[in-house]
Amino acid sequence: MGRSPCCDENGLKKGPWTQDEDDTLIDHIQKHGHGSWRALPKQAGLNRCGKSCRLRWTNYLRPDIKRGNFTEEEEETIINLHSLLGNKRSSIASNLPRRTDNEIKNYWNTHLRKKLLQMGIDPVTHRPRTDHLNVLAALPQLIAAANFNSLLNLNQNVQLDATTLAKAQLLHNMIQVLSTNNNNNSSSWPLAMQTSDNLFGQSSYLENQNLFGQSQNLCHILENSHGEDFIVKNQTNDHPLDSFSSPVQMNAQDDYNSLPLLVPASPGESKQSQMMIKNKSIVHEHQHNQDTSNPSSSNSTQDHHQPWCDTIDDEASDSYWKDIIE
DNA sequence: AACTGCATCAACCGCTCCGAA
DNA sequence: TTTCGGAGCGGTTGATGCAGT
Repeated sequence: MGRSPCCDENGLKKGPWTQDEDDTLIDHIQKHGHGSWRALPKQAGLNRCGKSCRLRWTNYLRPDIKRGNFTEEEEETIINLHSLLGNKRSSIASNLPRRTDNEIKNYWNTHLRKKLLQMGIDPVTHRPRTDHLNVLAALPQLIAAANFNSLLNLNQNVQLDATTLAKAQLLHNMIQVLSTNNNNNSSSWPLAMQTSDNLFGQSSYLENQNLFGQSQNLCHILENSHGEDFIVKNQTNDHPLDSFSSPVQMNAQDDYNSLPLLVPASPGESKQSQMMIKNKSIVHEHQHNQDTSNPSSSNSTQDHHQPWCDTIDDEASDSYWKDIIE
């Protein structure tokens, strides 16, 4: 278009706003509304460009803005919406009442992005990072997939297409290879894998991803039942799969391929749980009181389906599978 | 106390979108 | 259909404060 920026005009002030300027802007908008932002500075007697006034008002001075720390619920909402919408911060903000897109943008860049990286999650794709360290960091998913494969053998009523079965078989084979290579030597695992928060965060984060799970066909969810058993459930109705004559239960400590427990991704709660890897075993010590302080956390567990399920079933994830295979 | 590095966030920049003429 | 201006959006910058040495 070639239109010059509105702030190029000479003599207009830039930089931090003074209290007087704030008062002038608030007073003017309360009396007259903002109308045309370009015309506003002249009308209000401000030596600013209209754009600067608009940003100051929408990001800071608006009376309905909520300031201060983000709650855990808001964090989860931002992450989940970001996985759906990408960097559409304004769309995300519209789902977070009284928060501005600028605030969300800053919070994402300074907190959430780092948080995801520490969890081994790519903040852009919301997938486990596929560099050489984080392929192994995705092991909980692979391990879970191996479980999935064995589950298939347990129940004849589950019908799956050939592609899904092939993916499950591939994961199963990978688990065997990885298990052999690691050969009971936990010290050879990457540091990230030995960090409880990493494993914990990733599994629970991916679980949260499933709030908006794309799959409507493969309907499994593994639920933590009293911290020790897993029950296969139907993701679409949140009840145990009707096709199962009885819920399939597995004890986490019986099988080194068992899934890590599903727990919320909040940092505070992560400290209440400890996950350790010992000689190919994933042992999760779970404090039974962890959810009593946060009712929503248990709900979130029930409402989502499994990351491995998502990974296996996601028809759009072919490039991700290629990454794994390569 | 002085310095340095890092984290945070308000504000700016440049681009795109959209509606009016 | 094209042009133009207003508004909004995402990315980036820079001032500030804090923690560590």
